[in-house]
Amino acid sequence: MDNPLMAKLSGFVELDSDDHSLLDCWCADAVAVPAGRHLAREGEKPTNFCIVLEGWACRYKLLADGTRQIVGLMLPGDTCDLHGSVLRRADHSIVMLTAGRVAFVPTTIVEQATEQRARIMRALWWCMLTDASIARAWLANGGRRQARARVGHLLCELWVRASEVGLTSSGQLTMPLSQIDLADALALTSVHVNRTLRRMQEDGLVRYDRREFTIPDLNRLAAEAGFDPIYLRSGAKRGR
Amino acid sequence: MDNPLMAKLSGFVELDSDDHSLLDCWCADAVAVPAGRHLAREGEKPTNFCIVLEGWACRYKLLADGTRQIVGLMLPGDTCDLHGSVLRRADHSIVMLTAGRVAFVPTTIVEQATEQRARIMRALWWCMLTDASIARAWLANGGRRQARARVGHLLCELWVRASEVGLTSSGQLTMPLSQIDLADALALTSVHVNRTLRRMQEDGLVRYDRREFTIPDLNRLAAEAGFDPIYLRSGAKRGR
DNA sequence: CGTAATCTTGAGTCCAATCAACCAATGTGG
DNA sequence: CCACATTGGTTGATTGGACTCAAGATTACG
Repeated sequence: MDNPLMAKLSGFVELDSDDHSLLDCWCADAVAVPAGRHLAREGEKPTNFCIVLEGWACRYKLLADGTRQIVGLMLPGDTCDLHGSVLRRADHSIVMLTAGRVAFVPTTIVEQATEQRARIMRALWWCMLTDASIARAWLANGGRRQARARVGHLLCELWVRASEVGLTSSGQLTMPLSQIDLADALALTSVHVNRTLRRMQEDGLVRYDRREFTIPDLNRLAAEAGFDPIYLRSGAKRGR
Repeated sequence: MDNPLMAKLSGFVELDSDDHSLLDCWCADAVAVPAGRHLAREGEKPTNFCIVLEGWACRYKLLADGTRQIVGLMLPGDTCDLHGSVLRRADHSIVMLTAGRVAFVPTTIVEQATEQRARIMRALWWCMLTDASIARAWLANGGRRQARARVGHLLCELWVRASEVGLTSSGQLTMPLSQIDLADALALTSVHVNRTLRRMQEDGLVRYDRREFTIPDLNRLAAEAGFDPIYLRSGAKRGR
């Protein structure tokens, strides 16, 4: 399993060698991108289907007062959905949070595949459903929980998602998000994120030094944050 | 255009008579359902694809402390996405907010169609993307705006969506949501929704009596609430 | 017509925002 | 290599918007 997209899709459908080579082909021309590079911009018609192979990116919306609301996070193996193939203009922007590698596949190419390759279409469909699930989970998380639980919930989610693509080495997760980014995702201020994280560390719920995060007891954090990984749908195939 | 689902899908793709008859067939056995009837329950495997033909429904999650967070609203013509066909368990529940009529189509039937009918698959794909867009818009709305703008934003969205399916007669919208429902969708308390609505009425932004809403000047409300209907993607077909 | 649900209004409280420093780490150019 | 700028992290004091609690008015409904 040489790339995280295949790993992700294989978790859901059984891909044959043809499927593999198609995905290989899509990812063949991946290019290095720096942090801050936009993969899509609100209001523009997207022409590429983007596959994040290395690095983290986020979807965000700019509000009238200039504040940024992050509405989704993309880890290696994640794709930006197929808005481009059916929609005129993106309703949000996507930007790299770290440097990384991204494959840009013309939407026309992807469209062809979805018409001929049922399995791949199915797998991409599943990716979109998962994205939508995550958005709903964020709605519930942001809505009625307070800061401590919100922060905990997001950390649990990122921990699980990062683990699935092999980003947690020896129980550690290098967190590419600054506290400002976390704040924009959680709809809190960075000041409050800072205080909250600090207290959670004092209580032994998390540990962090620089950007190295550890969750000593995922179950305890999950319990306190009301986190249930069902919405991530990991390993749907195996679950059948 | 005899049913709101066809109206909705026709706004995006050109359906031929075969497509029409298939959708007709799906909706043929629609049944009347009372307010409070669940169409899906969190944790259960959904076996039906539901089409709301009359009435309003909502997707919601119950949080640990018993509070309800509404994560989506469904109007006539809206469908619950195809979670059932690919997922084990629903991550949220769906319940009727009013009495209405709903078609329950076994997911196996829908799956067949998506493999053979490219247009219908494409249209349903588009529905899912729109749902996801709305979820993201709600995230941005809930995140950093205050109550007045949040309420205004939701009212704008509902106004536009209701108009599209012909639910605003003579500039009025019969709002099936109680202030409690609105509060659960906006992540506010019903007390605060009440106060906010009252002040917006005093300022002439909205008018309501019982459940009859009027928006005297949609542009003004939209401007104050930072509402941009781009995320609703209405009339994508015509926009090409 | 009576009971329950919803709406309305008021008073007091609290969580998170704001405002304002200061520190640490990183990076840049002379 | 070091002044300097920039970004991110940390902490304190104050403010404010939304929640909570509570009670009464109105509406919906069997």
